[in-house]
Amino acid sequence: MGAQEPFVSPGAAGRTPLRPDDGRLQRGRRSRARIREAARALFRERGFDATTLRAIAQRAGMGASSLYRHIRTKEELLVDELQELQEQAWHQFRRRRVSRGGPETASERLRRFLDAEHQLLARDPDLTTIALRATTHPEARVAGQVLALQDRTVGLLAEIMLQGRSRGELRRGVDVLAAARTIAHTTNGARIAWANGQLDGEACRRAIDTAVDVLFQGIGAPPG
Amino acid sequence: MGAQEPFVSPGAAGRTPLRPDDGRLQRGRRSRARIREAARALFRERGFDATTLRAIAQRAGMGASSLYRHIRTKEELLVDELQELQEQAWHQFRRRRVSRGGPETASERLRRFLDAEHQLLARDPDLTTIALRATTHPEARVAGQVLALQDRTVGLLAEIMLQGRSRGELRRGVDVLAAARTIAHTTNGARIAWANGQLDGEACRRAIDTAVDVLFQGIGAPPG
DNA sequence: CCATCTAGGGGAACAGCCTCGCAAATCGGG
DNA sequence: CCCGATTTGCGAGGCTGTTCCCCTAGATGG
Repeated sequence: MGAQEPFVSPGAAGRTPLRPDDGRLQRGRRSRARIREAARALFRERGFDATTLRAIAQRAGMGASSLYRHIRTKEELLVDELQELQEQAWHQFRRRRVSRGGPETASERLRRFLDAEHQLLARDPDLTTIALRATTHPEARVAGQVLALQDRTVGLLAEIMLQGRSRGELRRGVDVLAAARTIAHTTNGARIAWANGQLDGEACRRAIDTAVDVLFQGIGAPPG
Repeated sequence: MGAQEPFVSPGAAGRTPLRPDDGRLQRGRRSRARIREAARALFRERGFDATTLRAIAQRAGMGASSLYRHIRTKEELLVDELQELQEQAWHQFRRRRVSRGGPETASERLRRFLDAEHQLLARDPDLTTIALRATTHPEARVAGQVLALQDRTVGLLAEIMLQGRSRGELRRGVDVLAAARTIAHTTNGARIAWANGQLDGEACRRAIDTAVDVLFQGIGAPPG
């Protein structure tokens, strides 16, 4: 994991920079910041699809083609934001550890994380929408980035469940990874329905909740 | 349901045709057939994204802009194909009713349907990929078409489970709709992973299988 | 202070999907 | 067999994300 170019200057989108970015290349860094800022604002104002690269470039004070010194793809701009939000969700989740009373059950922790995630992602449908769209362009570079993000979410969910399993809250021998994936996929699905206006924000949250419920209880009749 | 313009001539992409297509407009029908055929062949040869509208038009023997008398969107062409395949899967599933021995359990029927679906969809990643991509364009008309298709799948899954529930194979009071949605979303997710090369076809099938297993058994420890 | 090197900016242009307005083909009815 | 209406086809063109290649500013090393 984590082998995703830590700080090796995103500039010159294609070639490997000969020198590492040791802090002397300030102009580029400022440009990158302006681009991100402009993109973020415009996405929020008009939405992703209605925002043209030329508009972003203009607000960032440069020509459209110059953007490509700093980004690889339009989608990358939004995925970066998504990534930040995800980290925020994780951070927020880990910080609020034992808020009150006794230790949480795995199911409670799961819910708490999913709620945090929902709250952040429900700000803008584009965040889900465009990310998923990226995964439908398998040859594109962003696809990998988004999938890595999802994998990380799956990992966290699995971790939560593993803890629960070792405490005997979960059925023995349960395939936690499969369960984690199921949860992740279901949240994606619910959010797509939400983005398409089939669900409002609250209904989406509830759908996710219900899905976790169903998954915990199982749908099969008890063996007895 | 079913209010999706049954046969009202898809022509003139914008306006409602004054007369229904009563079988007298043969030229258009032939053109439509040629377009579909050309598109299908080219998608199979080069893949969806590598197939240009101009190429389709050329093979269909017309100019690119003329396509738009018959289709609304490039994606629509592929979604049409997907729709046919889905109907095929449903048909095939219903036909092979009681193949052998005693009555199938709900879980067996579920698996049988999912296998049939997988076999058809595993022919071409584009079928899943592009359909899902369409749902990330909420303002586009195809999005609705794809979502309707998914809803129908969910309906079928729910129906299967309802039967099982009334026979006591399922836990009482289970939310079959939520369970059906979970299954549908999970299959989508697995196929995306497959399309991105994270899973091969067989692993994808197994992932779906496992997910159904986990959902049936539940991950929570039995109350006892 | 100079030669050099490169990150970063810019304009032009490309291919993609799709829209527009107009001309031709085709239709049903008289 | 001809007329008015409707469908179908076409070329031009718009807007998009993205690439290409050239040019400059400013840092680097001597």
